[in-house]
Amino acid sequence: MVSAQRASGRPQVTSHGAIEAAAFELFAHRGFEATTMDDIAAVLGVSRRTLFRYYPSKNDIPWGLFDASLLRLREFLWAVPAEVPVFEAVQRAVLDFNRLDEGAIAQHRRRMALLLGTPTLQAHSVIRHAQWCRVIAEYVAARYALSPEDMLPRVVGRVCLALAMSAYEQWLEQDDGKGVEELLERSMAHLRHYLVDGDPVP
Amino acid sequence: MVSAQRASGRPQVTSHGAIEAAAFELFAHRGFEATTMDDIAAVLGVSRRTLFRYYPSKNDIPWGLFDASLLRLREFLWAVPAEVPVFEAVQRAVLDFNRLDEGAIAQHRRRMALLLGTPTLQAHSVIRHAQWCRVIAEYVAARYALSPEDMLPRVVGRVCLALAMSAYEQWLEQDDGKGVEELLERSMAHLRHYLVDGDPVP
DNA sequence: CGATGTTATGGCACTGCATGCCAAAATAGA
DNA sequence: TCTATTTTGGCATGCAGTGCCATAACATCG
Repeated sequence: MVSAQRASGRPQVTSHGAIEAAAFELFAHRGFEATTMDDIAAVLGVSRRTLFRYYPSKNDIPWGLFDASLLRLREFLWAVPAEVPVFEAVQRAVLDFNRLDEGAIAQHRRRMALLLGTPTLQAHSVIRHAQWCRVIAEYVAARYALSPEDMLPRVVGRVCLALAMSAYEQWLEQDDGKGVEELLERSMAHLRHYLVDGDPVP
Repeated sequence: MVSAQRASGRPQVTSHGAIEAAAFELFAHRGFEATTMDDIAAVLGVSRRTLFRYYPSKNDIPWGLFDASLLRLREFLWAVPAEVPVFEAVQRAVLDFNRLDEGAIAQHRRRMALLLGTPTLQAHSVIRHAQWCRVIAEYVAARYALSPEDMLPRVVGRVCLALAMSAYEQWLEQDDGKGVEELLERSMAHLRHYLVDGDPVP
């Protein structure tokens, strides 16, 4: 799909980037559900059929570069030195995964608001979340010499996801300048206090 | 929809129970995706249109009595005496929610296998899971004098869900007689050790 | 320059889920 | 029997997604 070197044959008439831009424009204007694939195709001057060759479904459009991010998460984890405790490694990786360039914040906020605020997209995100959890679980399993199908790695993956989702939720709802990273640490602190001290942290 | 006392008017030609039974039969035979609403309607001798009056979508059929279970969860939580620590209350409620009658185990296993093993249903379950989390979050919020929109209650709800899902996953994959409750406690133990001791429990 | 192979596109047909609308059927009660 | 009430069935429609195939637009080779 992404041709690094010039192949022969008919050149592509559009790109993932162009589609994403056009789609987000329409989503912001009419909402996700009310925007049809025909609408997006019309804006781009492309056939509906072609759109489905770039994105397997309408739900996949807002996710953009998620696959690449997953790869980065995996590489980050496996590059952590073995001296670092597992918990530390995972914590750092999750924070790194959600680190944002200053200029990318606004766009990322729009994207996440769409993903978290649209029922259809919430549902579809299960697949992506499962992939994300699996990356964590595989690393944890390796470090503890367990199988990725064992319970502990899966629990860790799912709990990390739970914390990350809670952090993003707060990030989208508040307007003060708290960053995702800070909120992530906050969510972890909440969980710790809940499990250990039995009393909430302020 | 569920008429307690005989109303006038045309009587209903089918029931949620009959639909569920027919649907599960077909799902088990051909799989969920390959079974169309037309198929189910044909088996019942009912029009497809009518099916959509009993269940808002095909995805909702496997969930059955979930709404009632949610009510039970809420009632259980709010009936816990205030002397019981929040953590204890939540733990007990989650365990109670997943307690099964001996005779219902086989059917529940089929149901959960379908829900957890079908991509479409996994996606759709986000809505139900969110409702479930919210019940927990509202209780935790009340006990701590917080808003259900605050971070701590939401984190607790989501983490409980993460543990419950992990327990069910294991429950479905293994064939020895471990019950869901035992697996739930196991998942919690894993999390505790991961967060506190830094080493996995055997 | 023209023939050839390669690749992406566009159009069409089709399945399936879901929804709105309305006439007709089946009941209870007057 | 007539009426009010409630459910049903059928029809039309919209939209996502998929398979199929002819065709357009390129690169390259002869």
